[in-house]
Amino acid sequence: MKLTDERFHSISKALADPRRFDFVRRIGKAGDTLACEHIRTTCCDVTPATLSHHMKELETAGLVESTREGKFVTYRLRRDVLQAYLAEMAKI
Amino acid sequence: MKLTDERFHSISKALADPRRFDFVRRIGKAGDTLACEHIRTTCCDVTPATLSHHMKELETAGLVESTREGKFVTYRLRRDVLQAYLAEMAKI
DNA sequence: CCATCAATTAGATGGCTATCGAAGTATCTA
DNA sequence: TAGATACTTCGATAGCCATCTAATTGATGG
Repeated sequence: MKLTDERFHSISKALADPRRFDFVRRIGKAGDTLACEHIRTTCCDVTPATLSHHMKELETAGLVESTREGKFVTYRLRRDVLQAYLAEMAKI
Repeated sequence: MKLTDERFHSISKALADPRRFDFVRRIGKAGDTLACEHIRTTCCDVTPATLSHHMKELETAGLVESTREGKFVTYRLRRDVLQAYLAEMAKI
């Protein structure tokens, strides 16, 4: 899997925010999927608007994908994208 | 080698800037050390002030170390720090 | 329908930072 | 010692972005 420079950079930016990094890590630890509601209720002091903004950034970067089921949204980590990112970093 | 959360975050931020990432990659490709002057003269449109600013960020993050010899400064990539960073990332 | 809940979007704001020009410091050389 | 060169520091500015509140969309249940 090959990442464009633009995508690589958007991933770097996405992971450079501590809150977003925490979200990504949580989703990764969750095994398969993690509910947006779960993040919202267990994360310290984040408004729904801010959470939505961050998750959109992560999705635009391609690091996560979202699924809506009725009112609820769940996220899944794109491990293939993460691996491609790390592989590119390792070339340094 | 263990990175503190603060250091990990500063590395993330340092690598999230495309110009800094380019500098790090150049230094890495250079094998051992790379002269500041070389970067300054071969990099497209960067003032000495801006270059100095970025290299300071990279050095503060611990990604590079600098050595001064007379007028000249050379940089060396801290591969141990980079590896520790990648190892932490891979835990996601 | 109406109320409630989940999530998104819109709009505003404050803080951070990449960037530059100008001035400063240190070194080398003629 | 005077001028040139390499880099740093200072001060200012412009643009980006994390964050919030408020309003909106969409779904569920009474």
